[in-house]
Amino acid sequence: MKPEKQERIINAAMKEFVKSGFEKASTNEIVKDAQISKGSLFNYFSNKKDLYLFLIQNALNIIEQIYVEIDMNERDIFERISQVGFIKLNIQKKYPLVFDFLKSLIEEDAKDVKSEINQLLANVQKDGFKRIYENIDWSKLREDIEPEKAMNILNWAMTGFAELQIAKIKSFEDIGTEMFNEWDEYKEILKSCFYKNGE
Amino acid sequence: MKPEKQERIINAAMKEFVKSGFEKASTNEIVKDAQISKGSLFNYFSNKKDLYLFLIQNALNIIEQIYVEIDMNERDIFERISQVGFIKLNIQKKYPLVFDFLKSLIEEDAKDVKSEINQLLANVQKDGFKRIYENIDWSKLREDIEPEKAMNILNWAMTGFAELQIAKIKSFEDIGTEMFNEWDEYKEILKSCFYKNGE
DNA sequence: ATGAAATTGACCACTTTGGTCATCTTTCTG
DNA sequence: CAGAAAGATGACCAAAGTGGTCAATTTCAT
Repeated sequence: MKPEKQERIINAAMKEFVKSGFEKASTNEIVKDAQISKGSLFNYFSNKKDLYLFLIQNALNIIEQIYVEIDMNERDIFERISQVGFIKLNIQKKYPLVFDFLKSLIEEDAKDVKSEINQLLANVQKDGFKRIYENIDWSKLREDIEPEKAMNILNWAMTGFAELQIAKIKSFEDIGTEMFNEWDEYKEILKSCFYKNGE
Repeated sequence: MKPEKQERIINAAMKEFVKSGFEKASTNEIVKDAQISKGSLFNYFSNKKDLYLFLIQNALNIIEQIYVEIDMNERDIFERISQVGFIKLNIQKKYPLVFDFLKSLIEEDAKDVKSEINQLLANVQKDGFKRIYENIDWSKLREDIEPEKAMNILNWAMTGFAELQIAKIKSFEDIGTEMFNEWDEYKEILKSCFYKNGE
């Protein structure tokens, strides 16, 4: 199968599953959106559940990729965060809905797939945070701030910023440099907040 | 109609509309969840669209309530934020899904209701932020930080914190005081970051 | 030109849909 | 207490949509 076609199917299917959940997701909608025929879809996947489980596995693989791409030698937390943001952005370009799809799994409770989801998600690290922030040099941090709280605030800021950007553009073609510049400004503010004076 | 029953219907309907969107939302599910009969529902509302539009109006009224409850004389931004958080929490106790419901309207694109949504949302203030932060005393802020950026960071932190709490408890009965204490700690950190030294 | 592989969409039995309405229950009035 | 008015019910309906099949067609390497 052409990878471009596979991508179309994956994105169309994720879109529908995110929108409607497993049970209400319509295979008719998926094939329409992916521009393939019903028969084709059921050639590749023996049934809806099969497709769903494939998507989960696929999404997990994609996420795993984040961790291998992180440069664990970069010990500065702000640089690390920027790195992760950049990696995520690239993923979103190809699969705009992976993160939403994974999030939707948690709330999914269709009995047909509930147990399989739990099984697949059981292996995934509980706190992705912890892995992303491995080997960070916390000594630069002001001593009156708990690292965990700082981490949370930074995460919330990054997530909030990213959401704002996504809402703003809605098309990933023109990410441009302004976005990175703006993030840099936030970075500077937060650095001046959390780092000891002068670092 | 008993207000308690109305509340049940509103919450059941919002739940279903949030979960499934306008078109796929099932009136059967709504009546089941609200514990009323199909006939009753269609006595109160002439059809699904009617119910949906009522819910929107209702949600907008609820949100509007936030603004009248804010004490605009409180000029300290951290106190203001805590106030808003508290008001929102109380709203969520009664209508756990209003905010999700309103958020879902933006993405809704069923042709049956699209134009009405836009019409109803047109009147709502573009940036709720701006209104919530009216009359804030920005002079306490460190001068090297743009107030707008500070506002954003604070908002992201508050939202992130709130989400974390909601995920943690999933039941509003036991909000307890620990939550407020924990938020206070974040508040102190952020204060020490954004306010001039010693304020 | 040929055979194999890939693709199609009409078709199926079945479920669910939004909405109705004759009937039953509760409440109110005198 | 009778009787009327108002409220609540759920079986019922035509229509639409469901996941999945498969005989027929198209595509393509040889």
